[in-house]
Amino acid sequence: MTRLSQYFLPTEKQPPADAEALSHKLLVRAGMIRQVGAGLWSWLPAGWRVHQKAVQIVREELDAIGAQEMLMPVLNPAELWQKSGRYDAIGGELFRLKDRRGADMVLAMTHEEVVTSHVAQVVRSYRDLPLILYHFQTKERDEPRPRAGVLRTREFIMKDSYTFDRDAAGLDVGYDKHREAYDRIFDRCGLEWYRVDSDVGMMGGTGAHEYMAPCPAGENDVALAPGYAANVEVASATPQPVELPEALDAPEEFSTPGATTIEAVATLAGVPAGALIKAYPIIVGEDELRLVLVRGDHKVNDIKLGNALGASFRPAHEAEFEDRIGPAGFIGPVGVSGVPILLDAALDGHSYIAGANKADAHLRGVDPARDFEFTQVDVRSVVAGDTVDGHEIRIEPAIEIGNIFKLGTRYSVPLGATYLDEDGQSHPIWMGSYGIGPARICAAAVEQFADEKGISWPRSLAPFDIHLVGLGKPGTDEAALADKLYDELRALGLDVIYDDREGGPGAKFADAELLGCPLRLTIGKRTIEAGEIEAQVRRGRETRSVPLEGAAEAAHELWKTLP
RNA sequence: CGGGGCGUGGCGCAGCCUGGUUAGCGCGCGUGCUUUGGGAGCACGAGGUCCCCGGUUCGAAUCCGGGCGCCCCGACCA
Repeated sequence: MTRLSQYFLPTEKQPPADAEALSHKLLVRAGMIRQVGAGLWSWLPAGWRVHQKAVQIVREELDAIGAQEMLMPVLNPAELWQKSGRYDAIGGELFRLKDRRGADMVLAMTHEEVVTSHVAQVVRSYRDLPLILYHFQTKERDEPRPRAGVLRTREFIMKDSYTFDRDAAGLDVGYDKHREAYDRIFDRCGLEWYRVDSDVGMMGGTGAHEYMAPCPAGENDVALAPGYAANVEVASATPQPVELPEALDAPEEFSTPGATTIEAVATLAGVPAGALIKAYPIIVGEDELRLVLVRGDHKVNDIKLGNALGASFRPAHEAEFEDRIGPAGFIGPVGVSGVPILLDAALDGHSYIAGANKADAHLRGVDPARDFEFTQVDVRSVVAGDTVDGHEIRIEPAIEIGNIFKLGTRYSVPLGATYLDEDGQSHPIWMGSYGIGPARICAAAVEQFADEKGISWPRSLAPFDIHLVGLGKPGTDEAALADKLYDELRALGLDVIYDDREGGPGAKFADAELLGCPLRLTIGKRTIEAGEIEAQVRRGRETRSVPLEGAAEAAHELWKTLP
């Protein structure tokens, strides 16, 4: 049933008052999604068609690398999650509940536990490997802050796949297969996308990439340069040079009353912020004090720092460092003993200004190589204008639409997924996990291609191939022609939404452009008079005409050429 | 979890500060007539627990207290 007179497509002229993101506004206005609660959305018929198109593309490309589709439940016994350790490791994001008998249950936010438990039971031998399993299943996550319509929700469908291999080399093969499949998937979806290096996070894997679709509503920042793409969480780049004062034979104290900020000291000393050393005291683990140093114009990147430390940390309170280092606002590395120092690699000069570890004083002429002991690290956040291989990077917001992750034996060991090798030796299975959010693909497509009139779907995702607008009243020649064309287009295998409603042309054109199907055909009086049909290509809104004779075939051919 | 904002027919809003006829406006919806290639016109009409509970008051959408819901910024994001 794809006659608009009967189709459940509640379009709106005005976006919901509380919508901010473009995809949120347009998907609601176009009648594709409706909100049920915070982070909870229904997909209406047209929206669900788009979602299903994305799902099918993902399915085809995973099947093509030999992955096997299955289905695992959302409701899980807590025991599985206790075994993997995540029941305690994850905070409020995991929905926990009890069944009628009082047994602890969880709503799965992903399916490593379940799939690994199956593999643990079934796989005995190296002959059973490698193996790729996947499903499309609802994920439940009690997000602290759902936002932007369908971009970040508490319940959503995810494609998650899992590779099982005998060793790290095997994992690399399964990982590369996914990388290639993902590249094809996002190309087929018609999106602009990047594959970026990403943080392995608390899951502690051995490698990860994210697939990012750049757009203003994105929650992540991506650093991009020719041949380089990385999440800013992990990006590294060559810093912009900074002009340093002349080197001195030894650090020299000078008075800086009340100057506790980088800006104040830089102004006072008449040097750029980059000529200062910013000192950031942290507590690693329980109570181990360390001092992290970055250039004055740089910021410490907590994720990079966490990775460099290989441990969790927190900023130190003043009471924890003032005795061992100095008063807040005036701390620096010179003369500090018993506190390990981490020096960011961007501090490669020989004459910086640093705190003197006493109130109202700083030192100039500080040379890290000469004046204190340190371990060199890369823990700063890159900024636009830094370079990679001589190319300036830019930083763009992007939506994460997929990720691929080398898990290693993080789940196979606690859940007992092992195999016997040729010599009868038991080994843990090496795993990878790979996610894609079809809803985010839909939202990203809206964000990237919408114009002032509405959505412009890529052909591969559009809810319908052709939007047929009938302007004639029932009983007219135009109406009969539109009916006939509708049948002919469908006979060619095209998905057609047919606007057979009563009503003016303006409203119909507006709805067609809002809904965003790639090709619009209009049948009215003019059509018969002119002997040709108006065809509007949604992307760019360029109008063409198709001869009435053989119109369905001609429209089909035109459609095939569209983005 | 911190900060800010909002809650009034399906959608978007006004009214609230300064309590008082029947709670208004635009869009949408129904019926009829006219209109039909860019969100039509006229007429008539339907549709509301003013988020909930309690309080103040002769009288509460409006004032007070509590609660709930939703949005935005930040923190968080296996």
